[in-house]
Amino acid sequence: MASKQEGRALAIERLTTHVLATGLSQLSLRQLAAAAGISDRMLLYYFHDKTEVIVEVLQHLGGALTGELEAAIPPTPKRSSQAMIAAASAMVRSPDVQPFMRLWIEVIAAAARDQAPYAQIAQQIGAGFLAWIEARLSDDEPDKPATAAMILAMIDGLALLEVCSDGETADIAARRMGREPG
Amino acid sequence: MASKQEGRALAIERLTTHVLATGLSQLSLRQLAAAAGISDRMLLYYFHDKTEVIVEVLQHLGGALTGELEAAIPPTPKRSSQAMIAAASAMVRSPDVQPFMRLWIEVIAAAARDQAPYAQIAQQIGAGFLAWIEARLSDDEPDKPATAAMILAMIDGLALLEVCSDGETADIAARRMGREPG
DNA sequence: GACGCGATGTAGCGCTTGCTACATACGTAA
DNA sequence: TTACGTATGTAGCAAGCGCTACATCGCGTC
Repeated sequence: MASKQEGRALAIERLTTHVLATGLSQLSLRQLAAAAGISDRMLLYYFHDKTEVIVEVLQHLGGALTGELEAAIPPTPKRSSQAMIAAASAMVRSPDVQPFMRLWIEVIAAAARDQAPYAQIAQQIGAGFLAWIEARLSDDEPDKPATAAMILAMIDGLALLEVCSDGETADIAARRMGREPG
Repeated sequence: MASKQEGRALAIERLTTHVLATGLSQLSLRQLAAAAGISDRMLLYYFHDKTEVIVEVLQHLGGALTGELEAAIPPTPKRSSQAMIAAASAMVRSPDVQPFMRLWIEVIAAAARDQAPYAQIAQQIGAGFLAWIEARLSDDEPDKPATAAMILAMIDGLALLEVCSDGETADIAARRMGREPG
């Protein structure tokens, strides 16, 4: 018999992968349990609630992403806004990051309807993104918070565009963003 | 007894309002029927399917939006990319259009998971947006399709930002987009 | 060996889901 | 008046939902 903590941790680990792959829309307890390789009974033994499962999984996922982003675009050297737009828009459309962006869109869609607990999670992750961008902008940039917010909007928009158009259109938009002037 | 066509049209009318207000997440037949003021039995008499209900409602909603957009930003005079960004980002965040953008995010989130029929609808509406933007760009603009795609990404991104941050951040980002250079 | 306690299985509750079968009203045509 | 087709109500199905009650298993302690 594994301990409760061990089982819980393993479940989170496995569910992180599963949620990233399948999204938020089909998250019943039984499906989650199957993905974690346990019974729904055990899932509710490890976690108080379906909501608690989701919160933990999304937080774990946020942590994993943070690491990946740090590695993908290091905090130094600092970048001009143009360079940052180019780097971020390329990264956000890479196969590694794309699944997360899809999930990110789903979280925001749920948050837009005030579905607990997504609203709070969306704010958390959004703030993390903003900080991540701002930390990579050169100190020469005027009004870094505004520029960071603009860049975040741009890369989120690119992710949306990728879904609602053919991939080429998103490609074109990304390149166009890299050019002067906006 | 109203005719089938009349009942159907009235249901679409009422459901359009309802879906715009409450989103895609809670769309059970019984809830839809209640919103339309009829029984679920009648809803499935008017429509073949739950899917058909949703498709019709979203298409009707797309039509309504098209009209509103035409009025909000007339096709003439033509605009520079900067002016178009400013106009579109202001419009997209107006109280009239905001509910639609929230719904738009939800449709894309569903489309990202290939949930029928959202993938197709998202493509349709996305193409409409692109055409709408492009038609308002000055002929002096080089590479209008790319610019239109960029602007669409920007305003979609603004809508996301509005959900995952406080309203002020989206405000700042919108203003920053209006400045040179990107 | 008896006991206690954490870990796990089985079964099922009450509810919602999309959808259907059947019966009934009602207006019109013969 | 009868017959028929369209319109509508009532009831219910099988499946899935989140969650819980209860029994059981197996290990450590006395």
